[in-house]
Amino acid sequence: MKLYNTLTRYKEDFKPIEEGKVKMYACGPTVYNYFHLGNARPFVTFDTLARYLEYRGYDVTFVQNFTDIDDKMINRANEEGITVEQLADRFIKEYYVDADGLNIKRQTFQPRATQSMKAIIGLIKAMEANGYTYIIEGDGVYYDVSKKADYGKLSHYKLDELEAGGGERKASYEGKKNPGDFAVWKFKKEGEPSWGSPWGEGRPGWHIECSAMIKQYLGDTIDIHGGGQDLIFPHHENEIAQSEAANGCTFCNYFVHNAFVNIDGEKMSKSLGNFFTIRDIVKKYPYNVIRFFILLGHYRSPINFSDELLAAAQTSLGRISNCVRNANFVLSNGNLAGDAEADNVLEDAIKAAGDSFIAHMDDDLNSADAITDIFNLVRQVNSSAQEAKVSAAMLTAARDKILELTGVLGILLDLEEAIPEEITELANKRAEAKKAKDYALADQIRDEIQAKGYAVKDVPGGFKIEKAN
RNA sequence: GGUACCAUAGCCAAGUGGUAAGGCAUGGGUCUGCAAAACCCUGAUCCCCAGUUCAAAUCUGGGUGGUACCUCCA
Repeated sequence: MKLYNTLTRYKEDFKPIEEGKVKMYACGPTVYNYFHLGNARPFVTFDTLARYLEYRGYDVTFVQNFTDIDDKMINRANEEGITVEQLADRFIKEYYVDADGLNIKRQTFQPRATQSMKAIIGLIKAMEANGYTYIIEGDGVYYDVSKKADYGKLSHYKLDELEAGGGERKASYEGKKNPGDFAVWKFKKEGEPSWGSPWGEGRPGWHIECSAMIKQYLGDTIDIHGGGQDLIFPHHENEIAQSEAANGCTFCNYFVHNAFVNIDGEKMSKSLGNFFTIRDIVKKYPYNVIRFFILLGHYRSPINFSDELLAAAQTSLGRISNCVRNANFVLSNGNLAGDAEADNVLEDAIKAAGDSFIAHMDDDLNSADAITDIFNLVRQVNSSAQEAKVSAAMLTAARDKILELTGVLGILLDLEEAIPEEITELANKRAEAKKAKDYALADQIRDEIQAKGYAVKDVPGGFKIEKAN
């Protein structure tokens, strides 16, 4: 598989450190609020990457953290008059509601920063022992970026350029040796939660938790590190700096970054206030549509968000669900011929879709093209099911292939649900009315069924009932 | 000021040297009492200019337009 590596800015063949095994980490949410569509994109992207690697036979250890201590957490907790811990507990619970809805698999480990203090302190100690840190009295323990020769290798920023540029930027240089230096440990301020450390009471800096949790759960060198493009600098750059300073070896081989979700061509972000939480969107569009929508574009291309685009995605996804439902209906009702030639055509389509799906996903996780492969199979399945010349076994295999491939992408389909007896009876009455050519009555009953939230549709040999959306 | 990315049909979106996937929408058709679904048909000289090449949406140079990062941000 090829992955675009931010470190080198090339698509590279993915080679894990240990054959057959993948160690990957993705930056998780800061749990002070519901997460929005922009936040959801990396969750879905890296969940899909993990699912795909597993599909290809890798044994994947995947860590995604919860950031449960930082300025935003403290401020929000104060506003609400609760502790930071209570706030975190609440929004971790809420995270799971949306994450489960989006069919994001639970990662192997989901550590919380506040529960990783030993690892954090251990990492700072190691950096200190190696001479990378210094203390600013009354402020915190800082990392000295000038001590690391290759600082900037991820973002490809040069230290002197960082200093020179920025326009509006007002960096606080006070006490720092270099403008790019950053706190790894912040000394306690009044009213803030704190933990004991060799340097005094305080709390971890922003970047240190990821470095520490990675070391604790995955080791000194990992295969893949993921996150949004805005984390390239400074967050991931500083993670590299810290971990390599402490561990003395390469931190991570492949950095993978997703592009943003835009609204009217502008980045969706909390500071611009143009964001939509998943919780809000799901009132109108189901979770599986949201996930499908995210995967409809390549992860390194920006995607635009709008109501119309979600609506189109919903119709589009419905096409796949319809196909599987149709296949199921035909399998349970139809008498399929089992014509060898028809089977061959469908078999070819199954194979082509499967092979092409893998080729596309192997090419830097091109889910957009992979979905196209599913649609191409869908068309053939619809045709085959309609003609009813294929064998039940082949149609079943085709249907299962669709389920398999959508499953790799974590896309859940809307399949049969139990139909209440009352509805079935009404549908039977309508069928009788139709037989008696009393179409007025038939249509009236259909409306009645519609009003109860179901749709009855005539198909060759009878009718079928579906839940209306 | 520095650093990246992007510009493909009405809309969304792949393709990144050999004369343009897929989805949504539109129009026509098949099927149907009607409808739904499905199937078939329908649509792009790939932002502009110049260059390289037998061959460019795809490479190079120059424009124009847009976005992001350099500060909390996925």
